[in-house]
Amino acid sequence: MPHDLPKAYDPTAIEDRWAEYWVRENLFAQPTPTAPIENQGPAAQAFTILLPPPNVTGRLHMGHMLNQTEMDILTRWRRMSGRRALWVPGTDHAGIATQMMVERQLATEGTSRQQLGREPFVERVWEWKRHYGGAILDQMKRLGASVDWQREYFTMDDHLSVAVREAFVRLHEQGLIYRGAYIVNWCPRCQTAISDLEVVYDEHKGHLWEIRYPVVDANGKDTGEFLTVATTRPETMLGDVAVAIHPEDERYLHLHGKKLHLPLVGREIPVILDEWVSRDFGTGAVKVTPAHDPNDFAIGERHHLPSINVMDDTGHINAEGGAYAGLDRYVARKKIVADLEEQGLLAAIKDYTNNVGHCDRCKTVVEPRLSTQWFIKIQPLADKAIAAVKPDANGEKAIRFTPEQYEKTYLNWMENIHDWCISRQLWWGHRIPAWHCSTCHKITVARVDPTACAHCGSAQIMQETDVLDTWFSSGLLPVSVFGWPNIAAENRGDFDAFYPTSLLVTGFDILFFWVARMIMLGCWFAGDVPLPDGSPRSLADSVPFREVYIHALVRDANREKMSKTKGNVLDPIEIVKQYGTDAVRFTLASMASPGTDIAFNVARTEGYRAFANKIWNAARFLFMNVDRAAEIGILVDPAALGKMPVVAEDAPLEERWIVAELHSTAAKVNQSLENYRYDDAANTIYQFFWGSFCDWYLEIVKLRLDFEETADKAATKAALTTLVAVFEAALRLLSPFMPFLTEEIWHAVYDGNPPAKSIALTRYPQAAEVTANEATLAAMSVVQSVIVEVRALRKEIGVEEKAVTPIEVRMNAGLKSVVKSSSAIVERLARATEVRFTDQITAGLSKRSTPDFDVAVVYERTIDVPAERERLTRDIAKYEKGLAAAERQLGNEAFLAKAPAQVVEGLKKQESETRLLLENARAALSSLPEH
RNA sequence: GGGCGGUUAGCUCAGUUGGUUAGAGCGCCUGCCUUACAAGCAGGAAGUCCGGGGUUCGAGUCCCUGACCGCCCACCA
Repeated sequence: MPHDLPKAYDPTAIEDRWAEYWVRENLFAQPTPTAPIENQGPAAQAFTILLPPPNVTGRLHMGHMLNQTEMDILTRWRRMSGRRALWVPGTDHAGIATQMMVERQLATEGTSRQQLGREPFVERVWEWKRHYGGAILDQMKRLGASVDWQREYFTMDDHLSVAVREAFVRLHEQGLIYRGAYIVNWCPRCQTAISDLEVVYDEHKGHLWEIRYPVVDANGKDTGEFLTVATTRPETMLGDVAVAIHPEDERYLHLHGKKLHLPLVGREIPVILDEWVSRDFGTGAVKVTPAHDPNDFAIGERHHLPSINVMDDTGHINAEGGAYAGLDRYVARKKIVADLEEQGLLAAIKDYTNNVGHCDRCKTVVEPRLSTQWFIKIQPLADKAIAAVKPDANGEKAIRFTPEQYEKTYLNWMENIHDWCISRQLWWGHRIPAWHCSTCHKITVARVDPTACAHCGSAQIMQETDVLDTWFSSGLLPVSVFGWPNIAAENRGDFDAFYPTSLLVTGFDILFFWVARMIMLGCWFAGDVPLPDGSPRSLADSVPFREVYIHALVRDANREKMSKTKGNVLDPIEIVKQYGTDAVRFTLASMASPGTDIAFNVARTEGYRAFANKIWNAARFLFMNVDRAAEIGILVDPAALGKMPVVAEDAPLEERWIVAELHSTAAKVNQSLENYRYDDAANTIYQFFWGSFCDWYLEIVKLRLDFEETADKAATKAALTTLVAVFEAALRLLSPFMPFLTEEIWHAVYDGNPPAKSIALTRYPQAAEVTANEATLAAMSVVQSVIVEVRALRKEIGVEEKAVTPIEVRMNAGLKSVVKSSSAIVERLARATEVRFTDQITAGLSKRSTPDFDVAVVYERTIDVPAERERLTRDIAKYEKGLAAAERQLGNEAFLAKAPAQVVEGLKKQESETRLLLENARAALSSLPEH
């Protein structure tokens, strides 16, 4: 049997197969266009999207899955809408993270990176990458991401490294890269500088130590007076070069110009005046340690003080620390405090809570420390990056953020940006293309490895050992993946077709790390690439992406942030195994309301697995009927499928209705996706499939699926055709959300002979104008409410589920003709033997009233009088309240004068309807038998 | 210290520019194995829209204010 689907939906039985098929068949490959895209009409316009490259060390988590689900939905939708869709995958070399991973591995082998040496270590990391680096992308394949695997990149690939080098050299040529000794955040564990962004602050309950510095006279003798300073890091006193007081602080002004005796060290240091000092914090006197604090460094600059670095790369006190040399910074702290106390120089220890910076990667407490690093002078790049996001003179924004609020966050950061420290003292990464000359000590920066110093010609040159911040290379991706900097006439096809990319979908956690850097670097470098016709490129065409969609955080069911330490991390692969990828994707989509975090609840996923099962069974029902029809020679013409179904004006109500619903569903879904309302789109489809298609249409269509010899074959065929056509279109509508299920069923619909290799390559349903939609929807709505009222009434008066009865209906002539022509539907769905139209419901029957009609079930009622009394009383109260509110409004002249006519009319109608319902309910209550 | 977001049914969330009597899923209650589906069908209960004030004919929606929760940035030793 060709249409034979297993009885129950089992995602594990289908998903792996299709995931593999999509990759094997290269279905989503997007080759370089051979002709300019502008010449191919707007339909072929590219939709380009870059996958935020996961770290090679990464394991897929819910955040990735949300991110990928959103991108995949949009990419599949755009592709099916005829756009030249390209989604580029890749991975990031993730400098520190990967180096750490391999270092840890080496440690278990009893060795270390230092013992191995630089080159063998780097080779070892490559080996690790080749072995484990693809794991996360393999997981991604399993999730059905419709990316172009042929374009998969790694940020250290040769062609991307060329871009990194070119970018560095060019910035250097432009005078935007400099090297110097500044205070940077130093991680003693990673033994590298890290940028401000890589420092995370944690509240820490510590102390404020107050230390007495003896005041000495001109001969260096103690005067007996002290100046007391306060510090949270006493060990840095070893590097103190001054004590600063506020210029107007009369407590200490007399000490200005005097010298202090630096305890434990013996150095004499000056008392200086600086506005920066806050008189009410601590003691009002600040020890100045330019080599270990950014503010102190600034004071040092202002007062031309020396900087004394007292710590080495590992956070141990160095030779400058005299007796404390070699001690770990915290051991030194303890000892220093003890020694001070012993000497009577410790004035106080106060409890103090402050924010302590930790290394984002390894959580080690960061040490602000003077060191020589490479920086980018960022302001010129930031200026462009600001202009790209702010509205221009015409109010147009080159880059649009969704949700809009992130635009403000972004601008706020960009407008207060500091120079970017791009050097890292790591071994894994892009090595800085700079050579130090040991003869003239100048630096040579070059595109091609130099053999001699560019300044003095000496061959005694050594390449810089630092590598670049990982984000430097990933910040270049939008240009580099499409071939920059090699944009020559014959090989600029990718760049012209796909740059700027259309959209970036990512989390706010990398807004500054990555999004901001891409905007700066993209605008800067793409701006120099002329358009294909040779004309200069505007800022709007230089941006790396035209839109940014920032998604929410996936939390656990209790809204807690998922974290390993809390143990509440949900492994998407585990949940996928349990419920199927489609159900998990649908869960994420249906909850992905912009700007709101997602509290991931598997109960929801369970519900969507049920939804998938529902569709599965609808398919089985369909195929069962198609097969039965085939037996008597009724075949659905495949030409009727694959498009938006339309029906004849004289088609049965349910056919006209379901087609109208399909069109309006398609319209809503397209609109929602346009606005990144994945939740609305998903809910709309859910509602259509389950509510309209299954609950109503399928039940009604059963009336028409008559395969007896006596059947009207043409009518049966028409019904069957609409059924299959609507279902097939609905599958396409659902396909971006549930690609596996829809692929499986879609192939079955075509019975092994599909018009394309995949449903993903068919056209997305687009709504067309459907005549008489309104009338059709209204007619169906009356039929539905008659059925619903009868069902409720039957329940209320205790009609057995299986029993069938006549019903009485009182309604106006117009509605009567509608319901009359659909009486078979009412009879079937309301379990009526007969629909009796009447001008007056037979006395004694329980009836239900709506503004449009009264309906009653002809049945000897076994009514639960108290329950009925309660219900009616409740209804009456509700109606009375509604009526009073309406009357109050309508009695308000200001309302009548100012509210739009439409609103007033609506209220009047509501008032009269409510009055009617109220009267009916009162009558029903009084007709209840006394108790 | 600066900025931002949130508070709507038991739970998780929608609610477009103010407009008639506030919605969904899950959960809950009742009755049904009605041959596509019990992962189902049908019916039902359930909300002082965080508090207070204001604007308006009309406020869940706009303004002010307070409370609570959360996030980002800055980093005064």
